[in-house]
This record gives sequence, structure tokens and C-alpha cells, in this order.
Amino acid sequence: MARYRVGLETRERILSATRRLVSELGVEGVTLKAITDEAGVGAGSFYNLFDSKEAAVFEIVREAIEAVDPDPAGEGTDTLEDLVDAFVTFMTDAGPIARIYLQLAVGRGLVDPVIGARTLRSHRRRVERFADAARRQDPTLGRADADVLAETLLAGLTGLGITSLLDPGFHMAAHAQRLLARTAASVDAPRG
Amino acid sequence: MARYRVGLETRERILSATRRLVSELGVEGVTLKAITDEAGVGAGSFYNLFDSKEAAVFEIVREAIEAVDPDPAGEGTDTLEDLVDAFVTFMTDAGPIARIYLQLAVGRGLVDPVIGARTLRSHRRRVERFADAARRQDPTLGRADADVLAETLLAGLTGLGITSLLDPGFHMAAHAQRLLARTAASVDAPRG
DNA sequence: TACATATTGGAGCGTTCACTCCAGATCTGC
DNA sequence: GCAGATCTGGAGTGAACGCTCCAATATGTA
Repeated sequence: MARYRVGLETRERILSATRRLVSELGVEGVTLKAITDEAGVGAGSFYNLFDSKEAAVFEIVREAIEAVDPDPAGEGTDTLEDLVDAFVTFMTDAGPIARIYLQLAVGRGLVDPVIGARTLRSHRRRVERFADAARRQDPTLGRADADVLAETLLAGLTGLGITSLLDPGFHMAAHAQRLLARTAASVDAPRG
Repeated sequence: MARYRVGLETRERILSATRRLVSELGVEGVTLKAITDEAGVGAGSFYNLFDSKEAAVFEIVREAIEAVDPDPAGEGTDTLEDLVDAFVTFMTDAGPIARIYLQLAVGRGLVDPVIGARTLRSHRRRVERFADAARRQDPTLGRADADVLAETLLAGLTGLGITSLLDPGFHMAAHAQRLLARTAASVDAPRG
């Protein structure tokens, strides 16, 4: 939507403001006015660049997820451990944004079909990446088994992530490492 | 708050209406007016019986969770499998209410400190019940190990529940059974 | 029956807030 | 430096909605 340089700069100012405010107050806690005031622009400028308040929020979440991607180019060089680490990093280091992500993906995705479909799509892509990494590490692993492993691992990570955001004292990294070790082990030797 | 018979009946009508509407439209999607219209009462009657719209929603979620409890009396007779089954039943059979539960616990709990604290408390209670059941089944299991097992298992179940609500084709029961088998097995033989 | 207490409906209050509109300023390619 | 597109602020719109208030009525109790 932005074509001129000033427009692109304004866009960045708005995204920074949105990131700051939404991190602190959550999606519902932030008004459009707060964002435009913080960015030093009028509402008209905002709507010249974004379709809605939500669109700006989606954008900052997207950027935050992309920032921790261990293989942004999609070259297939990431290991299962890389992916788990990235997930943990996102949940712990990008805490406030991770909160927003879950608020949107779970809180809204379960109610709004459009957001739900979007969430499901990105979930499926993530499962596939986890499964691919698992098969690279253990070529004897069948596609179906790898999918189940990936689905289970991701489910566990998501649950741990939620707990970690609810409980500041929760040590997600340790739990995630144990989870990865167990999940992988149970594939090598299905009944220990 | 209700003392007279008519009040108790009104309370039930309001809860039924809330259950119906909120199941269909989500918490934010339902207005107080919709609830009172559906229940055939005025706003005054509603507020005579409930502190807020939210209070009524919490109540129906509480009742739905209680309804699947395999050991409501807390006699310590439930097995790990019972608890996993109850969780799966809640997520699949009570689908619409489970949606509301997650919407509140995750979507709101991560933003509103009061709801967050409440969610964390019930999470801790649930971890304890899972851990107790695990130790009854395997008395050699240490308390710390049981807690880790419970925490991990619950995290996985939560993640699977979210996926199951997002993806109608997802077979949660099968994944949960596998998860239980693997989690338990990995404790008996930590490194397969 | 008389009295205290509970219940009732629903008008309306007070507020919030995303978004529209548009005239004028600014930009960029030619 | 001109034309046409883009960008700008911010007043204003319009709708939403949780909750209060209270006089009238119903209920239970002694």
C-alpha cells in the first residue's frame, strides 16, 4: 500500500508503536488512538497503510516469528533441536509477542473461522517442517510416524509455552529439552 | 445470591441461555441483551443473580469441567488413563464449551492477571491430580519425576486439544492414547 | 395478614472506539 | 516544474454494550 518513502517510514513508525503498546497491554488493551498517538500520526495515515488495527498486529507477530526461524530460506538445514530451540526462544525471549500470538491463534482462532483457518494452515506448515527435520535425522522413519511425532512434539511445546507464559517461574527450556529427548527416544524404541 | 425458588429457576434459565449462545458465538460474540432475551428476563434480573456477564460464563465452564471429572469426590480412585480420557472427552464431546474454556484460559488468561492467576491455580491442581494418579500406579516414581511427567502430559493434551478444536478431522483420542503410552513408557525406561 | 426481603423488567446512562472522510500538503517521475 | 499519485491529520460518525437504577410486584415467614 505504501509507495513513497515517507509512507514506508510512517509504516515502520506505526509498527514500532504497535509492537511497544501491544506487548505491554495486549490486543484488546490498546486503542487505535494510542497507537497513532505513540507513532505521531493521524488515524487517516494509519488507514492509508493498514486495513485495520488487527492487520498491524498480525504483521508484528509475523515478523517476530520470522525472526527466530532457524532456516528462513527453507533450505532444509534445520534440525529438530533447532526447531525446538526456536520455539522456546520465541516463547521465552519474545514473551510479550508470544502472548499476543497465543491470544490471537487460540483465543481468537477458536472463535473466528477466518483466524482459525489461518492458524491451522500455519500449524500444518510447522508440523511438516518438524516432520521433515525428524526424517532427515532418522531416514528410517516413515512419513506417517514422523507426522505423529511432529504433531505430538508441537502439541507438547504449545502446552509448555502456555504454562511458561502463565507462570513466570516455569523453566520451559528444561521441559522442552526433556520432551524432545523422550519423544525422539520413544520413536527409536517405541516401548522402552 | 438467589434465595427464593423463582430466583433459582431464573438462574437456571439464564445459565441455559448463556450455554446455548456462548457455545455458538463465543464469549465476545454474545451480548448481555442476547442472553437476557433468550432467557426471557430483564437485565435487572440478570444482575440480581450474577455479578457480571463473565460470571455466568465462568459458571457454565466450571459445570462442564465438573461433569467429566472421573473422581468428583476426590477419593483418589482415578487412574492416569481416567484423567486422560476425561480430558479428551471434555475437548471432543463438550467441544463448544471447551472452546470457551480455552478462549478464557489462554486468550484472556495471558492478558488479564486475575484470570491468569485463576487459570494457573487450576492448572496446578490438575498437575497434582495427574501426578498423584501416576504415583499410585507406579509407587517407585518420585514426587519430582511424577510432577514432570504430569506437567509434560498435560502440556501435550492441551496442545492436542487446541489442534482438535481447530481441525475437525483431527483424531484427538488416538493421539492422546499414544501420548499417554509414550509418556508412561519413557518414565519406566528413561532412554529407550 | 403483615412485614421484610427478594425478584422483576427495561429504559437509559455513560462510555468506548474502530473507522470514514476529505481538503490540503507532499512526493516522485518525467 | 508540472501533473498525478500518495500521504496527512484529526474532527466527526455511528454503533455497540455492560451495567445501573428503581418502582412495582412477588415471595416466604411468623
